[in-house]
Amino acid sequence: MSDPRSPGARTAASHSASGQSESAHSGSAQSESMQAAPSDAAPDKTYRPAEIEAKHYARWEQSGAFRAGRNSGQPYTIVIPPPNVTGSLHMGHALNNTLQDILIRYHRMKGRDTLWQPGTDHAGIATQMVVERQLAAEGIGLARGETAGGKAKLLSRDEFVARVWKWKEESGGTITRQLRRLGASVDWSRERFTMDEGLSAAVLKVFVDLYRQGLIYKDKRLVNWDPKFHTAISDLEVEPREVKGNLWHIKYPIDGSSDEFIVVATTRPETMLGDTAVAVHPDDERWKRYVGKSAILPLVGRKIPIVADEYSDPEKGTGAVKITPGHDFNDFEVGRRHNLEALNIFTPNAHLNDTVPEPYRGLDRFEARKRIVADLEAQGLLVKTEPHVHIVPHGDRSGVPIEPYLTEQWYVNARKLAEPAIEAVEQGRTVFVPEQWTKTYFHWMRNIEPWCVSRQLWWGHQIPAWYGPDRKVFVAMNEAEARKEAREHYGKDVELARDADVLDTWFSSALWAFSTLGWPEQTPELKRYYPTDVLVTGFDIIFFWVARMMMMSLHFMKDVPFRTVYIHALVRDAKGQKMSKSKGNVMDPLELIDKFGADALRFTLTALAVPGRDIKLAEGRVEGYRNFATKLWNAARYAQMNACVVPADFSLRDVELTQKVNGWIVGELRSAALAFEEALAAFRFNDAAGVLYQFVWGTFCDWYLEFTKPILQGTDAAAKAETRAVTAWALRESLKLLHPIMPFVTSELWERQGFEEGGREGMLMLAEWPDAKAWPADPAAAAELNWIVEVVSQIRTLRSETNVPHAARLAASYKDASPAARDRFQRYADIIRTLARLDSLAPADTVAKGAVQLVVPEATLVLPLAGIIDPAAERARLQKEIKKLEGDVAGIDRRLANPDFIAKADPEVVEENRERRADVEAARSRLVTALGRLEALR
RNA sequence: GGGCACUUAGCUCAGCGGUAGAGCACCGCUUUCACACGGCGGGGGUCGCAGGUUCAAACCCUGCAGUGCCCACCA
Repeated sequence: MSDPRSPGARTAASHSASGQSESAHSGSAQSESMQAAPSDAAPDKTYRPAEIEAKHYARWEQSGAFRAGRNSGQPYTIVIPPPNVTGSLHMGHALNNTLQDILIRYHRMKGRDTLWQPGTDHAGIATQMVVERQLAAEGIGLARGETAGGKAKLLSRDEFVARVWKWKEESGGTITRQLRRLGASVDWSRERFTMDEGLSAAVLKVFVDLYRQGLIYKDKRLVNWDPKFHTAISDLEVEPREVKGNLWHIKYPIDGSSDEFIVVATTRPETMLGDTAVAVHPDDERWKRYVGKSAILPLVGRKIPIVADEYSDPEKGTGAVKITPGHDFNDFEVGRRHNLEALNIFTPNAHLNDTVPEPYRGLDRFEARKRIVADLEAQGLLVKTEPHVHIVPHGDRSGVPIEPYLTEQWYVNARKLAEPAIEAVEQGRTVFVPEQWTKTYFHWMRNIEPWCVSRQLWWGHQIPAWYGPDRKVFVAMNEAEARKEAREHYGKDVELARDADVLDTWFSSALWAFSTLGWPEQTPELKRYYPTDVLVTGFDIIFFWVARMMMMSLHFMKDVPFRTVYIHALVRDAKGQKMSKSKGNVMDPLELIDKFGADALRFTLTALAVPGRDIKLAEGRVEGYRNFATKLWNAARYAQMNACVVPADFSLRDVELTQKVNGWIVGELRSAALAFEEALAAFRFNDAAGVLYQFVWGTFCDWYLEFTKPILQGTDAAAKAETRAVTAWALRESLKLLHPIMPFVTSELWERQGFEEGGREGMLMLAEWPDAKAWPADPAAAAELNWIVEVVSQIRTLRSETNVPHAARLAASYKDASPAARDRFQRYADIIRTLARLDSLAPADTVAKGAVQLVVPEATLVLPLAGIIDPAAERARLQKEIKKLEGDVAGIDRRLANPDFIAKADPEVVEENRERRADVEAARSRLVTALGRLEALR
């Protein structure tokens, strides 16, 4: 459910749960003592999101930082997929809005003038359905058509609409409150609603213009009729469902013969009352002889023709098919070809009407089915009943089988509007990401059918059409205009009756990209922010919304509504099942926010947002990313406890970093920042999150902060000062990079670290995005530190594998070291000793008895483990290691021995293999030496 | 019936032509002064199956099997 109004979106969080959590939340934020604690005291070890999130959101919003037009930068615009005004936040919203917020926050920090346009949708059927249900519980019905029956009180149209508005005012704020909880930095000052005054005006103008251009017209044909809501629905609102039914074989007596029958097979015997023909295939030998004759319709006695039509499939059923043009789309076409009458045998709620024989009148279509089958059987006309599984179209909202129903409705000529919309994507003016959706879009657009836009409902935009006494239609912006036209037409004033129907909800959302910017007025905002940059939405509404926005926008704005459409996946449960209330597997984003914090939920959804693949969400993942927030929190504590600050005059350009560890972390952060930006540019949100996770935890915390410990505890004042500055700097820049994904914790730490008071930076959300390309990369530092990481890791592995007690501090030495390695051992002695828990580290030429030799790149380490380790275990370790390297060498040798490889492979690849072979062989040979030494000591 | 995805470690998934990766789970060790929501180390995979292309395939092509989704006229 990527969008609120998607067909399967009725799985939302409950109102009460979120309501409770919000009050609990604001309460705790007020009472927390932490807020009052002096900022220089060591903060709590654990990050507690609930205590700070509300505070930050209020601050952001009050500061005006969300507003568009704050600066004169290049505009960057996203329109929110408007959620149902009375809905509440579900996981699809959480994903959808997190991704949009990341893009917006990132571009805002990059200096773009960002507009994230918020708003809500009136959600016609869905909302009317909810309110009708509420009313029904009070014994109140609506004074329209057949719904009236049996209700104590009936509301007029005006009363009902007023009631919906009242409900909208009461519960319309839920979803916007919840978007705040998530951290969405939308421009609330521009919030719109699809039924507010401006947008309603846009809807009217679009309808009138399209009508005048001949692109909206009225037509009488079969529609998908929803007998529960008594309204037409569009093809898209029809949901095929597999149903176990029967195939009934029925004998229709041949007219003029006492013992001949034509046998038809049907899944819907009740519609036979509306049959006006039987069709057989022209080549079907079984029935050919009856073509041109008539059958007597059982139970009715009507004479109906037997016609030849290729629609009839000899393979299916009996090969003879009953034709009911009034209640079947195919039969309608057959009827048209053979000039058959389309009999309407149903009332709007699918009860049999007065065109059928007396005994069946008033029966519901399912009762009628039973009754008719029974009557046929009694008359000996039922040949057999076969169980039959088939697909039956259902209303996606009502859940009842839809009825093909002959009515007059308003249609949009979608085929015409689709032409420029197809062309725009063909030309790449709008691009789908992932690209695979382009195909889906084309397929649908190229086979598009007329869009039925009228709905027999009360909640929505009433169609601006008025009828004169002779049913002549006047389409106009308002009643006065319609009267004027009518007067001109009739030459006098006449009574006009307004069309009672409203428009499909998606009609107004199709205009969203420009109507929210003020269209049809030529506002400065429309000029500045249209077309929008990106639309972020779920694949389930490509047809409902994306395609229709393309059509309407291109028609009225002569330009695409958005340059990129990023299509994200569905959020499923941990087992990959669609979340649904009936399955009870719905995860409530608000509950997860309460439990782990909005940042943790946001990071989780981002890290799982692989393009083109559904998200399987398990609570454990959220917990894991909550832990990540805590890790960051503690890294900041470390910086604070070690008095790390960025000096006012600190600049990477002017300062020569004397400590390689500092040069290294700058280079690592540089790579991470660049990789992050690259990932985001390609909408690879998962990669963007992964890069930062790996940097912060795997590089900055696991290694860099550990490297700083010996320096900060040492005596070299200059080294200490530089390291403090770089630590604070790296933390500061990391907070900027993380902010789009985790706005709350980064903002809190930003303040706690005093980056805000630094004066130059101000609020983190408005801080300048780092220009990582300008930071120095230091390949020499990278090579050195990578070597240190390798050496330390190897010592740790050896200690662990040979069960050296954790507390044991070893006096290590090194031999066979290259000049570079010797230099590094000396310069990094402190760091290696601290991280590998060594007592000392010195050069040595000899190896003491029982010492273990550890082969590292460019050197051999000697560790005095006599008496600590088991020689047999050590031998096994060496042998295992040697065997692995031998395997590696053999593999590379095989490749290098292949003349084709040398001749055809990229020379760089060949060289890489040669180098690797040399390295592996050197290591292997030193291991063999070490093993020999061990054997010699036995 | 047509189309689109997916199938890689116990689980969830990255990788999409040049030494098989992550997170979680699991197993050791570890409660030393950023963090036990932690630290250190480890085990674990013939990358669905069968062919083909290539010096080289988890990655490209073909076929098959399984799973999911979308579209399609309810005999």
